[in-house]
Parts: sequence; structure tokens; C-alpha cells
Amino acid sequence: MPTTPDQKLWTRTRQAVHAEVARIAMGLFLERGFEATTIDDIAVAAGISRRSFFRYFGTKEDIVLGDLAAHGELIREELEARPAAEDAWTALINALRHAPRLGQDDVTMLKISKMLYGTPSLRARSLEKHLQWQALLTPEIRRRLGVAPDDEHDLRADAIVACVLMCVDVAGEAWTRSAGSQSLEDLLLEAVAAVRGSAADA
Amino acid sequence: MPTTPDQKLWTRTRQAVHAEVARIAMGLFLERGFEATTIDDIAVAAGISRRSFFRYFGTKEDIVLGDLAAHGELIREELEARPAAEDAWTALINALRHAPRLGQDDVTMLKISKMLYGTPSLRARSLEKHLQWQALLTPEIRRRLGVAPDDEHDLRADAIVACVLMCVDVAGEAWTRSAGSQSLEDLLLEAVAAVRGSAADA
DNA sequence: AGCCTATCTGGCACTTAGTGTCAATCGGTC
DNA sequence: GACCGATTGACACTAAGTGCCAGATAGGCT
Repeated sequence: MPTTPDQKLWTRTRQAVHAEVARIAMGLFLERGFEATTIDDIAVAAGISRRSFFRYFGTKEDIVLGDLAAHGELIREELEARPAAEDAWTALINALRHAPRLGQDDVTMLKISKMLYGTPSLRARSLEKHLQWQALLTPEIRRRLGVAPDDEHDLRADAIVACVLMCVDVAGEAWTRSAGSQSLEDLLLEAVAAVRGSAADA
Repeated sequence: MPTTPDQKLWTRTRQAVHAEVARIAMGLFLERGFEATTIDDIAVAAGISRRSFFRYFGTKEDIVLGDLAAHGELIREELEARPAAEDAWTALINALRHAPRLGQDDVTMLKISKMLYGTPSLRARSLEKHLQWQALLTPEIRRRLGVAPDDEHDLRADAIVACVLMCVDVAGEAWTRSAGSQSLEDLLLEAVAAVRGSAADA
């Protein structure tokens, strides 16, 4: 159907297949568990070959965590857009609070979270993603600290970013444990307050 | 040689083999790299079968990180031995500072650190170990915060422990980057100071 | 010594993740 | 219709990790 060739067709096709495979795979994961689902299962269910699966996703974990890289980019943009008057902590936390959530409904999110925190290989990958976010956000925090964005000697920015992201993680885990009974945002502020002693504005 | 049967023989034998295999494997890792060394290589070099290797180490990463679990236990003991007058942060940091290092010389440690921070699978496992430490240390921190040690609703202790361990990680990375030119302890205090604004006593 | 049991060991087969290669195919263009 | 570039599936391969089984060996018991 070459009706709207606004982009290369196979680019659109590729994205469509990617999304479709991810959708089917997530369905299988939530149904029978992440580790119990093999890549062969996914390939069969999605109607593609095993080999083709690996052309769309580098690893099985990437199906669940693949979007996190893009999400980190959004947070970085949000962070750089924060007013210059905000100090490093405030800007970082507000960037996280205001970053657009690219997500499902809460019930599905909770299921995914439970899977994420309960599956070792997924947990490990998710921590690695946090490391990527860290590298992404640190330069801007260095700037707000009055240091050159590429100054590797000053580890203050690294420490601050790492701690805030750790707070996100702790909050996420608490949110999952409590089955979403408290808002993720409140939990994040609570965690940060425990570390800092004060919270940020709206 | 059943000269000193102070313990079961095969217990001592097992520990000896474990240590020997670890020694040989670490040699191979440092010589040709972690990922470039297969388990078959290690088994051949150690004179055991592939199958037996997995009876001593669950994964290849465990050779490098296996001792960390025991190390976490030492830190917990150190933490519980800190005077009651010390607040959560101070006790935690001092416990980390005074915990006995079960280590090699600095040159070897630096090589291992570089391998650790430079190999994704090792990095991931090391972060998982930090999670174990977190679970190990959180109850005592909760106690110092005046909460029940098993109170899962209060995430303050989780946040504090997570942040301090993240500071350890950031300090370790900076130490590795700077090739050990600054002491790890100073870097840790610097990282914590960036988060808190003040340091602990000696 | 002889027996019994628990443990360790090596070998084999198996599953799963992930990669390299290659010939066939399909969309889009001239 | 012919050409070009990207995609695809099939096959073979490496490497991690697990299950199973039969043989060796240490230690205890009589």
C-alpha cells in the first residue's frame, strides 16, 4: 500500500514489526513469565524467524527495557530545559517528575514492574540502563555545579546523579511492593527527602 | 596426607581447589581479558573438567565477584559494632571505611577494577552484589532511624543505604579512572560530601 | 579387613542465548 | 524489465549453564 510514502516504506515497516513483536513478546512475558519464555517462543508467536528476532532486539531483555534509552534522552532534554535558577538537585528531580511518561496503564505497569524487580537478568539490565542515564545527565549537572561539563576530576555531579537515580529505583521498588497504593512521585520525593532533608517545588 | 584432620578432609580440599581455580582464572582474565577467556580455557588450565568448574563457581563472573558476598557480611558486622551515638550516615560510612579489605596489592586491585568497570557483564553482576549488600545493611540502618528493622513501609533506610553504596561505586570508578592517584577513602568522602554537604569523623 | 554411605568427579547430552554467513526475496527507482 | 539496497530465513557455530549417570574415593561402622 504505497499511498503515503512520506518516509521510506521499510523504515515504517521495520518500526511496525518492532512494535508488533514487542507487543506479542510482552504478552507472553506477562502470561507465563520472562524466563519461561524463550526467544523461539516469541519468534513463533510473532511469525518471524529466530534470526530475524535478533535483528530487531539485541537481547531478550531489550524487549522490556529497550525504550528506557529513549526515555533517558527525554529526561535529559527536560533537565536542560529547567530554569537556570534551580540548583542541581532541584532541577534533576523536577526533570524526572515532569518527564513525559511513555507508558501503559497503571495495572500493566505494575505487572511489568513486578517482573522487572523480580527477574535477576532484567534487574541487572535495568541497573545498566541507569548507568547510561547517569552518563547522559551528568554533563548538565556539572554545568549547574559550575564545572566544565567534561571535567572528569570532579565526582560531585556523578555522585548526585547516581544518588537521585538510586532514589528513583528505591521509589520504584517501594511502589511495586505496595502494589501502587502510593504515587510514584510521592515515593520519589520521600526517598530524596530521606537523603537530603528537603524536597523540591512543584 | 591425613596429618591434621581438624576438619573434614574434603572440606579443606574443596576450599583449596576453589582458591586455586580462582587464582588461575584471575591470571587468565588479567592476561587476556575476561570475555576473551572461556570456561573451557579455565578448566583446561586448572586441570579440571568443565563440569567440575560449575560445581565450584555458578558463573564465570563469580570468580571475580564471589568474595563480595562475604565482604558484605563483614561490613554488616562492622556496621552493627559502630557506637550507638553515630547516626545512620556516619555509622554506614565509617563501617565502610573500617571494614577489613580482603584484597591484593594496589596494582593488582587497579587491574581488577579496570576489568570490572570495563566489562558489561561484570559491571552488571557487581551492581547486583550492591543490591545484596543493600538488603544486608538496611535493617541495621532502619534500627538507627528508630524504625522496626523489618518495616517495609519506610523507605528512608533503603534510600540512604542505596545512596551510600552508589557513592562507593562512584568513588571506585573515579579511583579506577585516576589510576589510583587518590585514595579510595578520600574519594568516597568527597562523593558523600557532594550529596550531604558534610563528612564523617575518623 | 569389609561394608556402607556420602561426596566428588568426569563425560555426555541437552537447552538457550547470541553471532556470522549466504543465497533468496522484496520494495522502490530508472 | 532491470538494477540496487535492505530484509529475510536457513544453517552452522560458539559459549554458558544444567541434568543425569556411572565410577572413584574418603570416612565411619562392625
